[in-house]
Amino acid sequence: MPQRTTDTTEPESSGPKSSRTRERLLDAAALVLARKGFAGTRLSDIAEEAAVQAPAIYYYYPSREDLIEEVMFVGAAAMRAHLTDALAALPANATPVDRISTAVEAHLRHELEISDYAKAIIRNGNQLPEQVGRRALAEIAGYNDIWRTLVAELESTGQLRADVEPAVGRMIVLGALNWAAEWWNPERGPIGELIRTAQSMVLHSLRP
Amino acid sequence: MPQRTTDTTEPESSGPKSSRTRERLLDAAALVLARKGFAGTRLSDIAEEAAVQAPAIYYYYPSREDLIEEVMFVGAAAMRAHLTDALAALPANATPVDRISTAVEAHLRHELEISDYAKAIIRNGNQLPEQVGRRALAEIAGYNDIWRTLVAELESTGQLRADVEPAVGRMIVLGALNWAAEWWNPERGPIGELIRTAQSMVLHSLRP
DNA sequence: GCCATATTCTATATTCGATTAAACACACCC
DNA sequence: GGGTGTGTTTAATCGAATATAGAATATGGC
Repeated sequence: MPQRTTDTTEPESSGPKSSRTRERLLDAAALVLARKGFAGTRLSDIAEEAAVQAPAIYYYYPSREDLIEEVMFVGAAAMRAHLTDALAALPANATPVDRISTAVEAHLRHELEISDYAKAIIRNGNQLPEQVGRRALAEIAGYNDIWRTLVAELESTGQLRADVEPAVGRMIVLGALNWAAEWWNPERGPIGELIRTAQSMVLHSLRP
Repeated sequence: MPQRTTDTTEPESSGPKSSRTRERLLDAAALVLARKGFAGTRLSDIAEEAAVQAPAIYYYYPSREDLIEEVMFVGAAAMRAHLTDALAALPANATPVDRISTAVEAHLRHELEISDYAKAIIRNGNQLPEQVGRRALAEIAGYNDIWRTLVAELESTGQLRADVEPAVGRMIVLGALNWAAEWWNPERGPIGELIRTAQSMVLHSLRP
């Protein structure tokens, strides 16, 4: 029987020596999900990617939906944690501009480095059956809250242009960043260049 | 037998009086495609949306994939045509800034007004079987070319900031606009406000 | 009102994919 | 060198979805 069914964000890699299969399956599911979308994700594809037979999946996850649900949740939680950590690492006197800049970098790095999970979330976030998306959407809402705060800080220090309604500005910025998962690939050049350009564009789009 | 199988962009509405069924099916397919994604699009859902039984679809389209392929192509072609028309309507002496501004409005309006087709394209563009996406992707490439030109015009008149690589800047802007399909809805306020904010942010993000 | 054609429906064949059942392998323990 | 538990496989089940066949119904011309 499965060792655990709905687990949290702990580092899956270091579990019981023998079976990192569970983690391989999760990664494989993220990959397939990113490529084919929720409805197009076949257990047989996941199994092939993870080098097992399809029914083996049921040893670790009670159903296809549970597996997908976990990919979405783990991916969203990791994204949120990554941003939280990046902001926490800033000195206490960092300016709102510094914080936004850091957030842009954190978002892009995470998105483009853990890109299967990020793509899975970005592509499927809004088109999942309620039950499958619930936990993930809650994480995403938390992620949005962080950004809401960042924009509010900018505004309260007079650094948000008057013609930018905070909620709209936030979504436009997040859209620009999310979409990078659709088009960016390493052959376009080092990620650092993209990050610098994005930071510059984001800040110029928001500041007076 | 079907009157036409793979048709072009002509106004479908004004064909033979009796059967606007073909167009209803196309619209229904766009709607379902936008909501559920390529793999999640069931003929039965399309049929229900168009108020026919599923097998009736085969009277108009030879297969599920042909129908979807046409939604994608028609949608992409319409988007491109809408942008082309909007730019052509500008006076000959319109500045590069005017032209970008117009393009932002055209993109958003089309996306949010004909939103089923646009959402279908935005959500499924990169995750279609090669054969299904081919014609649509060609249209989208053409669409991108227009934007490439717009950015180049901006650059050649010294209105593009030096730290913005044109290709990256273009994709970031398009991402911001595309993503609106995911979050914007009329209850957030009139579309005009969104457009003005987006125009302002886009131009500030690009100009010196 | 009647025919011919256009359109749509009611079955039905067939295929594909999730899930379950049951068997197999293999390690470790004694 | 048999027994137990953990992973994993192959074989069987079952429902859902595309597509086909052929019957049934509209519709327009006369």
